[in-house]
Amino acid sequence: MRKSGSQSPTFDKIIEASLQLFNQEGERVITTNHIAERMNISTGKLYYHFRNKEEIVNELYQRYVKGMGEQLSAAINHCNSIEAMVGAMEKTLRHIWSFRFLPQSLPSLFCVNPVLAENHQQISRGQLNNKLGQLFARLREQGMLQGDDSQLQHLVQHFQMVQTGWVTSIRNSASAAELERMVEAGCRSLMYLLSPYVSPRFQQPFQRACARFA
Amino acid sequence: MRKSGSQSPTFDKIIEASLQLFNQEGERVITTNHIAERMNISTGKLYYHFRNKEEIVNELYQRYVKGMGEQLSAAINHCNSIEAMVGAMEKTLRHIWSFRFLPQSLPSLFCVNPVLAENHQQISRGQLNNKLGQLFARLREQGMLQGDDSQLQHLVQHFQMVQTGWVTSIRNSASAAELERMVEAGCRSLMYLLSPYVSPRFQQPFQRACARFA
Amino acid sequence: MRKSGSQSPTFDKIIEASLQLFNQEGERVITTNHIAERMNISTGKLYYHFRNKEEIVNELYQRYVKGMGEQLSAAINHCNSIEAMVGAMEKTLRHIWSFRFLPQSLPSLFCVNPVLAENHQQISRGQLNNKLGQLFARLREQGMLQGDDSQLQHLVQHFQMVQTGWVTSIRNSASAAELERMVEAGCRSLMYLLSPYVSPRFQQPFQRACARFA
Amino acid sequence: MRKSGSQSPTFDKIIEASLQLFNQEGERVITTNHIAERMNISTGKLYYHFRNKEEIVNELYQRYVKGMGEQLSAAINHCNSIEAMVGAMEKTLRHIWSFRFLPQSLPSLFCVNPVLAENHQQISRGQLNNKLGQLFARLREQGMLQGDDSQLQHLVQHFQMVQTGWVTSIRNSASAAELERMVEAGCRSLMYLLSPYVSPRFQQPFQRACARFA
DNA sequence: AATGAATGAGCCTTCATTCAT
DNA sequence: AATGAATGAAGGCTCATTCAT
Repeated sequence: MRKSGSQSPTFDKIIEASLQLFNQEGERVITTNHIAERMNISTGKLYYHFRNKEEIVNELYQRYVKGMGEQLSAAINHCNSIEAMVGAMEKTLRHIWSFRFLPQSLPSLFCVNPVLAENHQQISRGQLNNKLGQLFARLREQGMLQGDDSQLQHLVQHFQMVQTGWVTSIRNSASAAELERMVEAGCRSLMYLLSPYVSPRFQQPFQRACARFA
Repeated sequence: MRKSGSQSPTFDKIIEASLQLFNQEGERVITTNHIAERMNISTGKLYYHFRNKEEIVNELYQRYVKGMGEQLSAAINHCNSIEAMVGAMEKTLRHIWSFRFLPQSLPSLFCVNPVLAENHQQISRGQLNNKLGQLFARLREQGMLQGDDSQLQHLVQHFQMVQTGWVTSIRNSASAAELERMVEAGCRSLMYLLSPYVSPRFQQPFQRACARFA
Repeated sequence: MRKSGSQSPTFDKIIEASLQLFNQEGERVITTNHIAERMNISTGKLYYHFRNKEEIVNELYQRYVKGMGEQLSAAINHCNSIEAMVGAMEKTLRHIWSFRFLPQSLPSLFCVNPVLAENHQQISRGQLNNKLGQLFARLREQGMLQGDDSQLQHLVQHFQMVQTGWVTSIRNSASAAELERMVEAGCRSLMYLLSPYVSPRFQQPFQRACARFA
Repeated sequence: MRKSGSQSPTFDKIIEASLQLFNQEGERVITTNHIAERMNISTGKLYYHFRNKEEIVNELYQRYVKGMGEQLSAAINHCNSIEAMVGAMEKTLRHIWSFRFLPQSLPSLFCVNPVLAENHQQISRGQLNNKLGQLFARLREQGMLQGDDSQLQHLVQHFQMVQTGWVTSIRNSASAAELERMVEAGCRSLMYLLSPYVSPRFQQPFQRACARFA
């Protein structure tokens, strides 16, 4: 996979327009022509910057993973309070939302885009998984979470699955207000998932944080 | 949506061939031509039995939901032991696996097949959700599970999301042996999810059941 | 071309249903399946009675021509008064209307149905033309019409073209009331066409007959 | 309806090839594939310039109407002599001939192409009708024609119907020589139609013009 | 006579991609 | 860098017609 990153202003604009359209209408129904049309550029220009549609998707995938990684890293470094955790969670959900076409399309893309399948197996299931594992480990070190290794390992998986399940359950056409409510609901859902593993002495602040979303 | 059910042997054979191909290759890349070719029938024959590909997918969706509903109903009626529960879980995972293209394709199908989107919102998110809720409520009545209403409600959601996440994470080309391992892993994962809500006096048999999958 | 005529009740029912559908929706968009469906019979049954769609159209054409011929013959035999003429005209228009798909579809059918093309050239342009010519000749004998041979010959052509033009200009979905108005308008139009050739001494009754449609 | 007019050389070539094929073989049997094949271009190219066959037909209709309108306008401006009138008539017939598939296919197209139905009702039955009415009115002003308003109105209708009837009666495969004879016959036919309304003092030049076609 | 499932050629159309300019 | 016309494989689907029963 090519290294992610903006190569030129046009490159970025294509990526952004694609993301918008993919999120709105679904990657499956958006053609390269749609993207070019929406941007008022020629198809030729689009194909000058990307060899094909796959490459656009792959680049978006890279950006998605990079963003997730950054947020997890930040969370790892600032996981000293329940509030910080909740804040991180919310940010993560928003990030997923801003790439919502991906969780929706990835499984169906794998049969068409083997590069992506390969990447997902290694990167996401590797890198992101790891980081989330580290985060939970750190939280255990700090006494916020408890549980044995295999419990936390499963928690990592479940956490990711619930994130994905969350974004998949929202209508693409949700309004800003609806989104806010959904983000709150998503945070609540994730907190319920963590709740059994929150240490007794952190239960109070945790419940208080939960209340914020009630 | 038309009522599900076999209308004729050919109808059923088309459904079965489609399911097989969808599961193997991904619904997105399988065309009606592929299905007809694989079955050695004319496209006309296929279109005599189904107005279009959508109708095939919809019929498969109906069958999927019907099967899930039946299994949940059965589980509700025989939820007297941990073993029974685990058995039900395993059956459910196998059923999902046998329709694995659906959890993978549903999100991307919604932007193309509005009937399906509508149905999913009502049927799955309604009927199946309800049944799973009933099952957990019953388990609580019997003292196997504990937790307040909202905890169990979230457990329902998480349970479904983990099921979906599980099937999505398996390679379509998994061998029979691999599948067996994956089913075990899936059961284990779901048990970890339930574990915090298992009543203390059922923890022992629960852990024993877990051990079966270790 | 096969001799026209009812061969069996089913034969007739197919013809009638076809006529109805052709008139309503246009022969071009009505398939043999439509006809069978509308009649609640199998396609097989339809094809037992007619070798193909062409044969249905041809049979309808035969009936159309036969009806026109009969009406012209009747007119020839009762052309003693202006009123009789006008009545005949009206009947003719109604008959054309009841086969209105034909004037609309004939030209486009010729490139697909050579039998029809051949027949039309000979039958219509022959038989009907002749009869209308006879009628006008008879009217001239009786002193109602005047004009030389070539004038009357052209009148024959124009008369037919105006009939065709008339039916083509009406919406297929015209209501019964609209139809009545259109028939009146059609009669008026044809009378205007004849008017210059009506003998002076018949002008008064002719104008009176015209007034009926004013 | 899109404004008529050449958008590009290819656009025009497609239109011309389509017109030729439609006229030769009948619009009903000519598919977009035929057109592309005949032109030795890819179907994609054709669909790059026209969204579908309908659009090609509509464009041809626009050109047909535009041409008719121009010829009628010219006739209105130069209707000072019988000869000019006859010349205009002949030009009109040739124009209709060059779009002969249209009068043949329009009625059967209406049930398939609602845009065309709508347009025909308004444009042809409106615009062209009007112009022809103006022409006859002008001829009456100049003393060449006589007749009351409703007579001339009907004359307009009949004139158009006879034009249509004329072109419909010619074999598509007519040779150049045959065409010449048919054009003459058509002019003669139209003159017979007008003849009763030609003022007495113009009868002589009118008959002389007629003789040209005898 | 009738059924209705089956055929298959072929239509319309899309769309990722290329390429001359 | 960019244009936008062009390609062509392939997809979805129709429909007149056949045929085993």
